[in-house]
Amino acid sequence: MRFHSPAIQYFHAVRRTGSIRAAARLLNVASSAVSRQILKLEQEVGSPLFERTARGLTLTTVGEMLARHVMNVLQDLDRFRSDVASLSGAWHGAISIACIESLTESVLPDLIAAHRSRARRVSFTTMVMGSSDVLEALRRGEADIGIAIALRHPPDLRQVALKRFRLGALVAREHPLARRKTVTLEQCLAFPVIQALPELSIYHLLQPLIAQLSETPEPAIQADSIDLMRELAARGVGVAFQTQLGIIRLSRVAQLVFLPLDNAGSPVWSDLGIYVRAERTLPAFTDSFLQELVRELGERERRENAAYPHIA
Amino acid sequence: MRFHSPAIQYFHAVRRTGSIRAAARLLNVASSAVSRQILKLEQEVGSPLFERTARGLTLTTVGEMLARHVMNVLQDLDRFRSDVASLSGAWHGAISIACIESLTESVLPDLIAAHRSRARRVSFTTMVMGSSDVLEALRRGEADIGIAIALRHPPDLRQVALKRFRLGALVAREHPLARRKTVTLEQCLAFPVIQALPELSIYHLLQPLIAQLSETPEPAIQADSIDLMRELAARGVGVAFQTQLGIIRLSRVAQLVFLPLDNAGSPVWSDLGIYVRAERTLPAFTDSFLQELVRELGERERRENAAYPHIA
DNA sequence: ATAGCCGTTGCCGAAACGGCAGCAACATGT
DNA sequence: ACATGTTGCTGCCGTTTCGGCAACGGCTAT
Repeated sequence: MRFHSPAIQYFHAVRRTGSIRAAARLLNVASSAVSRQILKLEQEVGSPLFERTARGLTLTTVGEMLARHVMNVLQDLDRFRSDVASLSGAWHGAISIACIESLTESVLPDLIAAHRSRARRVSFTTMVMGSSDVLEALRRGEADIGIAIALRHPPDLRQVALKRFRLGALVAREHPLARRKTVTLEQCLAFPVIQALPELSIYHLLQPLIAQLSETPEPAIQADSIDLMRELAARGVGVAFQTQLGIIRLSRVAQLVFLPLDNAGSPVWSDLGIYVRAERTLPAFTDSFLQELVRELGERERRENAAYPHIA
Repeated sequence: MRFHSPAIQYFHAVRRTGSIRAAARLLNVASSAVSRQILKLEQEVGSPLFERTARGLTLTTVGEMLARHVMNVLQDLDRFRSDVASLSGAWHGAISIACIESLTESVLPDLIAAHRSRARRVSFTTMVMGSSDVLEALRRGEADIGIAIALRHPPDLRQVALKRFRLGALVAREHPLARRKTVTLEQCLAFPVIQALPELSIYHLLQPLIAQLSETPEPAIQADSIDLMRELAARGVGVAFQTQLGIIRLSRVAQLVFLPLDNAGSPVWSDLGIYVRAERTLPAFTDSFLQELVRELGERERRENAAYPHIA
């Protein structure tokens, strides 16, 4: 099925690789063919699409506009293909998910496993990264579905759902704070804390609260891995701060206790957003999984927030 | 700018004209060229796209899927073109509007005139039709913006806004009812009425109410034109029923009085929806007009509903 | 300076495209 | 029943476009 002129596909490959020769290798054609198609495109648009630097090509403003159009075309072509395929009973495809680390512990593996058991012909690709990178991966078309801390999202992304989870402290069973129901930030800072580095969005959630305090804490440990922080907390090294997501299940297995943060009588929320490219219609099998994701995350939001009493 | 393979454009022309030779005439090419491209497409998709009848071609299920994709591609290409053009300062384009007759009296001419005075390079095409035809014109890509009585809209259309206006009776100044503030349906039926034919959506709004009455009225006149009904009412022929839209201005000029309908103590609403193809990003100049349309209609909703007291 | 990678450009064979004329199938009008 | 017009389809052939090969100039890093 090669409906569209080679120029479209070549342009897309060049944009992704940032190089004509690399794109040619990717496409299994001669680099001259790619070069000519790009030149022809630029002539038809009437404006250069790339800036030729010494090392590779960079999109111009017009080039980015065309990139948007080309991505819309190719993604919609994918959808059309899957629509036709599903008509003859073949329900298969590939779903690519970009998400932050908090999801990898329980939400995503549970969901993917459940979905795979029903639809075995749907394959998954998951990419773990920071929140802003998640949005960027979506814009570049490298992921179909993105899950990230809800930042102010650009207009070319659509926020499918917004779920809020408690931010809390994670301590070992033997920790002096472990018997409390909730904790304030001040109470935590009396003990050694495992602080998140700015690469993690938890840092940006807690920083404004910490800034309000009179004294700045001396962090015992700074880390950039949710998983590592969790393991450190389990070993009693200090107090870690995390989203409540999936902690309940973990608390039973590991020696961990989750304590919702109490910020002047109200909880501290960590908003999780589910994102999708706005200018795109998802294939049926992708949309199906997306619905399950939204449902599951909503279910966890309800359940996990009910598990702890309101602070106020 | 002919990025896309001729097959796409030829297919689009054939779909619109329903004939290969007609499409060929439209495209200024030989019919054999068109026929071959369609055959090639069908071979690549692996399934026939059209059903060949004695007189022309009709889309198959797969054909309709491809038609959707092709429309997405071509409409997005338009958007890209206008984006590039606006980059070099040229803010121009064409907007096609499908709407029901109620809008032609004041809303649409006012808005178009105002918009043209600001952006002279934007041209308009308006098509007046029934509500369900408005939605159909949007789906077929024959209109950019649709305004219709808010029916249950198909998922491939997006309801940008929903505004409600009073349904009421329209009578001449000398009519016995003219001095009332509101009227019930029964009160109207004591006089000759100008009834809407099923082609008009007013029919479908009033029919369930009329059906509840004990006696069925004998219509003096049945018509399928809003304008004609209005003119008849002005001449004292009978009572017409219309949406309140734009009547206020008209009442001053013509010899007309608008009386909101009172249905067991509550108003009778006529919901007006503004629609757009869901799988489409509008060009900037189209979106700009759309925003003005939504704003203006919201303004009228507020103003005209405030002009008459609540019945309840 | 040398080597390596970059994008571009002639040259040429191959593939795709479009126009012309003619075909059979069907609908319409006399 | 017959003639006529229209439909989509198909060989044939000239034109256009595309892609592969090799070479060129520009640039960077060693």
